[in-house]
Amino acid sequence: MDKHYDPSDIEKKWFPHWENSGAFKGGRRPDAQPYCIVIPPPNVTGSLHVGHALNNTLQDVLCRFERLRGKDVLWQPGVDHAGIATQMVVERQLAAEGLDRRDMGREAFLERVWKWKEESGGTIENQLKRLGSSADWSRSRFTMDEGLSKAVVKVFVQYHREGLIYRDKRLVNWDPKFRTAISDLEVEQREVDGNFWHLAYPVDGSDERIIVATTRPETMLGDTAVAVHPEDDRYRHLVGKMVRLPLTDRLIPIIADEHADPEQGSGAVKITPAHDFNDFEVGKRNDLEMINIFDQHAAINENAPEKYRGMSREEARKAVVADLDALGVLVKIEPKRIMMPYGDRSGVVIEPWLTDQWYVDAKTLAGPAIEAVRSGKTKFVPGNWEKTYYQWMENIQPWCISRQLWWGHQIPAWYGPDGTVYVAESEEEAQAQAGEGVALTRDEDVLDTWFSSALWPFSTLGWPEDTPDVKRFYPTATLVTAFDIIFFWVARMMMSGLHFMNEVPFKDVYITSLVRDEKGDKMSKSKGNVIDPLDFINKYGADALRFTMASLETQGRDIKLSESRVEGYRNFGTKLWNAARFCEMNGIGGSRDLTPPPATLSVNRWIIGEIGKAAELVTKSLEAFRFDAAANAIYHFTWGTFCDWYLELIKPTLMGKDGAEKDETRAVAGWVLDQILVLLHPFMPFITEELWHALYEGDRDDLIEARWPVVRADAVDAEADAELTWIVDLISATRSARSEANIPAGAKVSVLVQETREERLLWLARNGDLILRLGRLASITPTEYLPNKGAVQFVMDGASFAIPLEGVIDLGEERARLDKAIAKTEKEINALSGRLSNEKFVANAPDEVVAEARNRLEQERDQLEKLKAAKARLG
RNA sequence: GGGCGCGUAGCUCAGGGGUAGAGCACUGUGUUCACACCGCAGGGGUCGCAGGUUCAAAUCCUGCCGCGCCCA
Repeated sequence: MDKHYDPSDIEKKWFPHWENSGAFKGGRRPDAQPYCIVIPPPNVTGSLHVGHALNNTLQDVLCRFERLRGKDVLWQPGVDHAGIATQMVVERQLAAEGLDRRDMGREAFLERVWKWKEESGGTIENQLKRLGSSADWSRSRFTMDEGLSKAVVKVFVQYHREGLIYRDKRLVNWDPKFRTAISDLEVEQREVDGNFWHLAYPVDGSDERIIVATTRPETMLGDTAVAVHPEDDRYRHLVGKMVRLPLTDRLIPIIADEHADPEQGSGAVKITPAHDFNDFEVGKRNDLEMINIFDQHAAINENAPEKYRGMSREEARKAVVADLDALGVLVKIEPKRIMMPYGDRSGVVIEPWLTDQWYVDAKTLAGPAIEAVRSGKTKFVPGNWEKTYYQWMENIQPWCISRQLWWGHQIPAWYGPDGTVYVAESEEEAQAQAGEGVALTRDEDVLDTWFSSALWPFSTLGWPEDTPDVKRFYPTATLVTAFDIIFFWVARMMMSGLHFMNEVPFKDVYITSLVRDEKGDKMSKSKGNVIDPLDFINKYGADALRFTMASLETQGRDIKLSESRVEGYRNFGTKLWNAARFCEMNGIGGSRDLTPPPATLSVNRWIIGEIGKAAELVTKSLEAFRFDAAANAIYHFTWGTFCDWYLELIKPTLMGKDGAEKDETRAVAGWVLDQILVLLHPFMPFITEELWHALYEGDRDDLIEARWPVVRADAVDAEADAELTWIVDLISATRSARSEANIPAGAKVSVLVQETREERLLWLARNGDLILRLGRLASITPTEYLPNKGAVQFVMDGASFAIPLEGVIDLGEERARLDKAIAKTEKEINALSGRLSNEKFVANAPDEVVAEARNRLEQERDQLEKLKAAKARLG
């Protein structure tokens, strides 16, 4: 083995090896229990960010864990076609060449997009591979694949047949930049500085004016009513009268509608049904005219007075406000923080716009999806996300699925000359429906990308074909995703999965934390605090990044990622590397057995129990999605137990003469190291695979396909455990005493111990060499009487110890040291005896708690006595 | 306004009725041969505040204060 641990060499070596060996392939263990995770498909335009790194680390940990446990694991990868984002990218490229998609035509444009996809679409997959993701890359799917497209068409047609997809004219969120409708979820509400413009509209045939306040004065050109609250006495006499709408020649009615809030502004409100969601409802209730004053660019159209036509929203606002002011209609401008809708991709203000679009009847589909979570068929982890899910599902709105784009699944609907719509899986079928000779035109629009993503857990497995994979891997086991797409994606997969497969798409939904920067700020390009996970991989290795992600992943708290953590876990890799190198130098190699080798030495029996405890902790933690606890358990065992104690404890044996004890120790050490490698493999796959082979003589199967440890906490040998605990405590106490007494590290000192208990004396005799070595001692000798002065003294486990250092020690310091220990012990005694003298405690507390307290009190009293005696000896 | 969550060591966070923990940082020290990306030893906390339940509260309950997120 190399003296230095270099992650990059190892990573380059093992990933292709695994991939070529077929280790990632699903379906290779036909007799085993299937375990399937579908990847949350990243955008084809995407590149790896820390959210992906976290999410995919966790998925890979689970997949590798279950693979090691013998399951037939399929991690299904792929990417989605990201309709708007991709079209943007390609249009930008075209613009740089002076081209416009509308000039080149749909077909040529789509060719261009596919070409872009072939060249640049693989970026994110390659980055996920750098992370070590053990997905079955040979099956990677794309939402625009032929098969997945077929699934989309089938779903659309069937939903339509069942009345769950319909075409409707209503207000949509219109993105004037991309000139497409978007769904509610793609709209961000942002609070911005705005105004309330107070306008005094003249009441027709009267001198009265009625004041309305609006945040969007330009929309007054489309007003078709003024509403007041039916109970509002101030306006009761005006209801039914008409207002002469300034700047236009129109007369609009004053109506009574509960939408008008008497507390808000003047209590009267202008109604623009074609440009506001609330007003739209008012308009429907009151049968108002709907005047659309904007075109698809959100510029004023021909329904407004000629003067304003062609103006943008912003220009129109200025002109309208100026004109109203000139007319004396504008009575007040009141600055106000207001909520404005923005497109999440375009960043422009969204316009509520009246158009024909396709909708999914989400309300109907939500019923079974809610029930599936209520009944526990699908569980959210952590469970509190279920509330979020219910809340949204119970208030779900129709889902607008049509987009005025070219890149995506074109809607399988054809229109006859009279506007009749024919929905069918192919043009031939549509023609058959329409009858021969009827000229058909296909709907130009495409579907929301999420419409195809909603089918991901079964479309990627081959549906609508009746494939063996669908049978075997659906429903999938676990979905790992972030909370921000519970609505976008999880809910919609639940709906379509239940509808088409009659079964939930996944049993557990693990909601990951959100990764923030080390100050706790959300990462964003504009803030410039984005951490590129590839930088960390390059600097510290993928294993270190993965381990960091896992160990920071706690349930219900955001992750603050800092470089020092990644560095620390790289150091952990180095530590393991060096420990393995030490093993190699001492003839310790990989084991051929799953079960522990026979062990007679206490230290070996002890470490077998310790790894058993660690294995149980890691296993249970992973089963409960406690990634932090699992990572910490293996970290602590490896560093704190195996390296710090076990390897030190076996050094004398390894350095000693050959024989049965040495053979046994080598076998146990090799076996334990193997267990570490397996337990750590899900978190640090590269270094563990490297060491797995480096330590083994001859060829062995890859670690990725090894078996998860079978030892558990019941491997603990109580006697060995007691003995080693004693040894460890004794060495620690010795080190403390000499450090506190400033005994130079290089000085070998002698220790006297006042000990009569047979078992301890036996332990001492048996482990003397170890204790001398690790405590830097010249000797340790049982004695009846401890020296009267000039010794550093300590008490441990009911025995008194002394390090005679005549003339060297500082008596004052030594007394202070013992006083400190005495004070600490007395404090314990007070607390314990206080509790035990409380009758209610003795009566009510569980027996073992009381017994424990009594036991401890006795020990503390014994300790106190010995400490006092030690102090007395100092004189 | 509705919902969710978080305040524990300097920092980042576990724990979740019965002895307050980890990593990093910090202080001291460095002994022979795995490792200074290291070893050994050590300091550091009225567990946000106030009530309540209990023999016992950091932990459960209520209220308050502070911070964050989601939805309207």
